[in-house]
Amino acid sequence: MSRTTIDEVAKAAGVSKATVSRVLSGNHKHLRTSTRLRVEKAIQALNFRPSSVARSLTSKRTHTVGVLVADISNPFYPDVFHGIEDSALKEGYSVFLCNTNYDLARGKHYIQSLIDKRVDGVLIMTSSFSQEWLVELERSNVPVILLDWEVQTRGHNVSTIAVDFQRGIQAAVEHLVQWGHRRFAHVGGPPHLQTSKDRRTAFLQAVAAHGIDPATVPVIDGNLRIDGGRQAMHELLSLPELPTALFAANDLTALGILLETRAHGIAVPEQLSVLGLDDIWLAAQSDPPLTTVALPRYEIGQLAMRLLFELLEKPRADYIEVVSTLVRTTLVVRGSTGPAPTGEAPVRVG
Amino acid sequence: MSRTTIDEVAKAAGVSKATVSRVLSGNHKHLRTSTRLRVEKAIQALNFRPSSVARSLTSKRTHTVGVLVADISNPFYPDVFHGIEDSALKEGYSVFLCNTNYDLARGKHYIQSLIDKRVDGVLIMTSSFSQEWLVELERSNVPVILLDWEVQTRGHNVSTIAVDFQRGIQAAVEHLVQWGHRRFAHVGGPPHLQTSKDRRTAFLQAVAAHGIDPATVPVIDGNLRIDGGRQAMHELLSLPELPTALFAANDLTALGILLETRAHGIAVPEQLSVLGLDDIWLAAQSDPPLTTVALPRYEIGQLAMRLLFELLEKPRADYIEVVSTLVRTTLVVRGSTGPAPTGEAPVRVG
DNA sequence: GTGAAAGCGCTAACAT
DNA sequence: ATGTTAGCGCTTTCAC
Repeated sequence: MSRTTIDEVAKAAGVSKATVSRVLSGNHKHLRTSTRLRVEKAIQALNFRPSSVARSLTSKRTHTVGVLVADISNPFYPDVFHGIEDSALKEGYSVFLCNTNYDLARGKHYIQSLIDKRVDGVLIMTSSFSQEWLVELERSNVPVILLDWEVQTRGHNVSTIAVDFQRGIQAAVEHLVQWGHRRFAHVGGPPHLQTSKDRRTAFLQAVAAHGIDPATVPVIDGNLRIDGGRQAMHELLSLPELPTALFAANDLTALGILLETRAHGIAVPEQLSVLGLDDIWLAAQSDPPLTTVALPRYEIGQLAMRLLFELLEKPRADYIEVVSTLVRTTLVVRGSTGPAPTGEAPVRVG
Repeated sequence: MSRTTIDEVAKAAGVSKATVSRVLSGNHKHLRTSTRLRVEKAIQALNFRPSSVARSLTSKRTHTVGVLVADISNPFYPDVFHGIEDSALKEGYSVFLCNTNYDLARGKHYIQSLIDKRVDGVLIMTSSFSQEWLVELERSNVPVILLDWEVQTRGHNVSTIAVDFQRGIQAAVEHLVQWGHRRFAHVGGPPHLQTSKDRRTAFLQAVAAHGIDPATVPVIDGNLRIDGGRQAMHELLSLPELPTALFAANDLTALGILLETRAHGIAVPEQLSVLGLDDIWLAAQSDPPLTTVALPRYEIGQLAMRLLFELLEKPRADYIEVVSTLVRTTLVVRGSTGPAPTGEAPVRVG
């Protein structure tokens, strides 16, 4: 039982398949209404749906894109994906989701597979990737949008979305300084990730702008997960002097910190202000709710897809078109930040 | 600059495209090694990759499946997706991810699109769906695996994966009873969802098995989200008598309950035992860590994909093959459950 | 062992 | 306003 084809419809409607094709593609200009209706009725009757596969073979468009993410379980990505998907849906596109699981070889494999499938474009949103991927895509002439927080990008002519961490982090530091904080610390992500460096640098610069020597600011490495935050807070406790405000590289880290402060009887924000970054949904649900630098994830996804469409619209030239955008971050004030404790460093209980 | 085709390879290797096709599909049986090598070299040299689109047109297989989920932001789905993806990858399949956002029309649209794209199969994992979807898929002869916790299934001949909530929930209740609990309550999901009913029924039956009249067990409706849990706990507090153990329909609800107990100074598990269901990663990270009935999400995904492949292997007949499986749930004991408080009902503070 | 030719289900000139 | 004819890039008989 094979699917009904355009030929059968043509036969049923007593026209040629060219005519059927015309009504399919809405080429109503030169079509007698009566025949159009007749064809449409036949289509209905036979429950005919044109094969995208056959269409793609001639049109050279699959209306399909591939999205590579590091790990969809990471709360960052689902929101990005929603943005991508909603933009894609509007243009009638479908999206292949590919988890690299932080595995470059797996990513390479997916890239190949996507190229073979003749996707119209690829979105790379993995936190790290290999140049090889870009090379493959480039020589297959597949447009790419890259979520740019890796240093490798430079030197390659790919379209990118970059995140302006500075803006939001500056606002956050200002907020803390206004509360009287002068002793800060930072819990970063894995130090080899560019995004970790970006966030740390933005923070230290912002702090420096308020006359605080960045060299005096303790920086502890986390892993962008809750347990990393706990661990970091633990280490922080052995410092001779506790800071009054803590900036974590992401919300999960901040949440871990929160958990650990509670275990040690440190009151947030009375004794310690804690600041996250991301604004995942969980941030609003913690106790206390987390003050954080919001990263517009949905918008990032949406934008990435839009940029891709921009690329797709332009007549595919032999040279690579490049488009780029910067995405803003903003401060969301909740309950985990407050006035700096007066007098002594926070008391340690427990 | 169009992609290189099988013809060019044939020309370069000085053979016919039939021969190239043979080496592509590993038809080495009747091929002289020397020619095979020659062709392979040409393939390398031209960086030739056969078009999946063209292949699909003849082979009638796209090596592609569609997965419909309600909302990939729901922590339940990413794990399922990983399972699906890993199984799919092993067989060289790619997967379209489609969020219905709990919108039946959107789901319908995706189904149509997937059919048009000639996917080899569809996995439906939305918490609710419409019969229409199944009808469309059936008449297009597209195999479906359904994550079955909706009543609509019955009467339709679809392959399903069902979840055996009973087993895990029974174990959980037993665990609580052994700790002396006799006064239970349940915070369910939206009452119209079959899965909500299943969980509630399983719980009440398990409780009844220990000689407790289910009619005396308070049941409050939640929404499977944290805020629903908070709200439910709030309502619970106005009851004349507080239970000593609470079973929530899922972990997020339980986490919300935990948050609210803290706000009201109720100690968990000393005054109240709280039990969740799902075992999302967050469950291990809460304070206290959540005791929960684990739902093997990764395995569900893996299994779903495997079942689909089973269907795909069978010669596509005119009648619909049906395969089905039951997935087990298990109890994971952590810190949110403990001995029932002795004497009076828990004291309310704050 | 390898080639020629037909066909998969469409679209897009080019005719009429 | 509609039909005819080539492809699109492969796979697959069927010959030789």
